[in-house]
Amino acid sequence: MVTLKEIAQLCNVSITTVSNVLNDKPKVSEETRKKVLEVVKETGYQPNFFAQGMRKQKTRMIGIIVEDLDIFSTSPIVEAIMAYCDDNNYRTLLVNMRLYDKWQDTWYNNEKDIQSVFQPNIQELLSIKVDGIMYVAGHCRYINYFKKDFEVPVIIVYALSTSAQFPSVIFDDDKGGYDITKYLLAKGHRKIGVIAGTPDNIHTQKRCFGYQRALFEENVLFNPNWIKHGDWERGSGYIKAEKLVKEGVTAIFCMNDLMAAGAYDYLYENNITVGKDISIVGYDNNQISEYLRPQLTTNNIPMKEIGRTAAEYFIKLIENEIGPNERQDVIKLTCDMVIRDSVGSV
Amino acid sequence: MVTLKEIAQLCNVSITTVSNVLNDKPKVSEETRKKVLEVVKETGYQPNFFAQGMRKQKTRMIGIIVEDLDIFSTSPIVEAIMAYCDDNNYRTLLVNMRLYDKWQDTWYNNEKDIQSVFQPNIQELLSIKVDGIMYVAGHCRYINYFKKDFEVPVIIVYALSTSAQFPSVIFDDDKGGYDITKYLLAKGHRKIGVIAGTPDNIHTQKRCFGYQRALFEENVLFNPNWIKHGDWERGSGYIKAEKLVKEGVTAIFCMNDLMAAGAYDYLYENNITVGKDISIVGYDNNQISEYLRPQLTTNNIPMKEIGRTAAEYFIKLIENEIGPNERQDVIKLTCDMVIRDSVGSV
DNA sequence: TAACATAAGAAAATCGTTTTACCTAAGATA
DNA sequence: TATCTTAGGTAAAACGATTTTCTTATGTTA
Repeated sequence: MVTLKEIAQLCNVSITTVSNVLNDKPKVSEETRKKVLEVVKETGYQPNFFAQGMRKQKTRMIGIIVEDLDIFSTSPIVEAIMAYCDDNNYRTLLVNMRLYDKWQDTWYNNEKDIQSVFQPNIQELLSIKVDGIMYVAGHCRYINYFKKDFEVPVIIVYALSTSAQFPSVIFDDDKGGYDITKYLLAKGHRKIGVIAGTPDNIHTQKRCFGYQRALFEENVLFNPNWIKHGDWERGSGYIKAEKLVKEGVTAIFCMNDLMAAGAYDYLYENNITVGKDISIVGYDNNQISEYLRPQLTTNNIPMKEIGRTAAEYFIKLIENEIGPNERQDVIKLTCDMVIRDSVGSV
Repeated sequence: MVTLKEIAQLCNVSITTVSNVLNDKPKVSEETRKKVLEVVKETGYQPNFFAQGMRKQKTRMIGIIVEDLDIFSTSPIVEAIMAYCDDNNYRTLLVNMRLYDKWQDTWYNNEKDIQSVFQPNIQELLSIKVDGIMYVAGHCRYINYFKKDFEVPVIIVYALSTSAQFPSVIFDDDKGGYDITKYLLAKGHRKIGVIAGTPDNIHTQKRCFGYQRALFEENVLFNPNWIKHGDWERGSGYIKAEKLVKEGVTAIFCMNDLMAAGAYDYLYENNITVGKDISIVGYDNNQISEYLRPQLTTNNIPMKEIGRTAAEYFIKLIENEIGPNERQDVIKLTCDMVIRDSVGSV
């Protein structure tokens, strides 16, 4: 690996001069500049990453912390962030906390355990002196553990920073629930059941709110018995679908595609045809939604866009290109419906 | 951030001594060692990453190069690699070459373009002085571009290094094709069609070989008309299934689950019941295989295990813990079948 | 002409580690 | 007693860049 020193020798100039050329400093004659650049190109010089990092404050590295890469939403977001950073000449350092404990098939719950996972991971990033940290939240539950005072900028992606301490990029759950319900109402449905997520979950709550808002707007009475809470997994979709069918609903709004698949399972077993006898809508636009039969009408969460938007805003933040009046604490993206074949008219 | 110097001052010893303590060097009295460690703990000292990197040859960083994270097989492998590295106190630096060009919806084909993507990405990793490079190949096509002389160890994951220049971790395609065919034969099928992958693909070829080997073993005549080549996508499964049905086969071995889903599409449209009128087997154990109806019998590629095995072997390699007779150029993992509901007996 | 300003560049300090070479006192050996 | 070891430690060099300070020749102004 060729160093500044060697280039300086080849050009008969000092190390300082070479450095000045490479950093576009003024005190160099045109002639010298040309010669140095030529030698630099010839030798294929690459600045030593560590030496540079030691001197400069900026490393052009962005740390990405994720709770678990196996969460459905995490990978596409991370990919989009990485792609944008790459295009803008930033390196990324991905730290996977793996909060999902495979051996116990459960998420970390114990407060102390969680802290013990958070601390070292964050410390590590800071010791590498990243220029900023992007926290991709999957589970809202953990976000509150992320509240240290950092000497670098921080952004929360996919979930709202409850303390409003950090800027966030999220999507509009309320509109999602509203759109789906309006759509079903427009198709003539009046008895619309919901297979919701876990009750304390913020997504669940906001989507429920959108659901009720739509009903209210159309003067359709809200029946609390038609909301059943699942656990986001396929199995709970099966169980809750059975209950809702017995309630006599004509359409079911499932708060993710996995539970919608569970609902399909129940309906198939009982010879109830989706899209004809009953209508189903999902949420997420998970890959599987295209493989269910009939293909599932759902609400697309624009993961890639969320990642890209977050990265774009964040890099501006790091580079101080955001004026005080452009500053946004929450950037909210909208989800649009993907109409497929699982909804019929009544 | 606290430095060695400050700790030295607090302890009334030299910087050297502190460094010696931290690096388990011998020339320190037990008393001094104790005092230093105490202060280190108190202050929460973390060695400066850059200063350390500059001095040591090893950075405890492993570079992972992937062709495209969007390839189905790539993410789980990368995750497993990262997890293992993490557990062994190595950091990973993921470089996504993004060879899949979204705007043109096509892969890079032009030789020059590919080179222009490979070069800078690899150069970057080397400038950070990673301790080694793991190349996670998705597309066998690109592997040949990866043949530079590196000053660090290299391993190829998921595909065979054709030049045999680097060690590889792969899985047994031949056995996969063989097992599936044997299974179908055991179920009484004699007319077994194949929806293969692209003809020049190494996976296609090896699986075909396994298929023929099984037929031969059971004295079943091989009919070349029953092998149709698809392009690994859903649509081609649809098209080829039609042809095979017209050939009168009773079972179809699809070389990935996506094409199997395409076959399902055709069969469903034509009221042919999968698992009864015709049997289908896939390959990959893609998530979607559990959501097709009936659930797809397929062959599981152990992505996580591939990643883990590769990382384990590679770290040993880096740390020179592999004796000359333990050295393996190819580590081949086996795939096992996942029996679900898409195969019936004749 | 003397004092000063400026352009172009060089020397040296610096970042925080690790490593090499050197030092000193105490005990061992010839 | 003179020399050699050794344990325990220190000072200084090195890694490769950036940054600050210093130098010199030339041109400008009073």
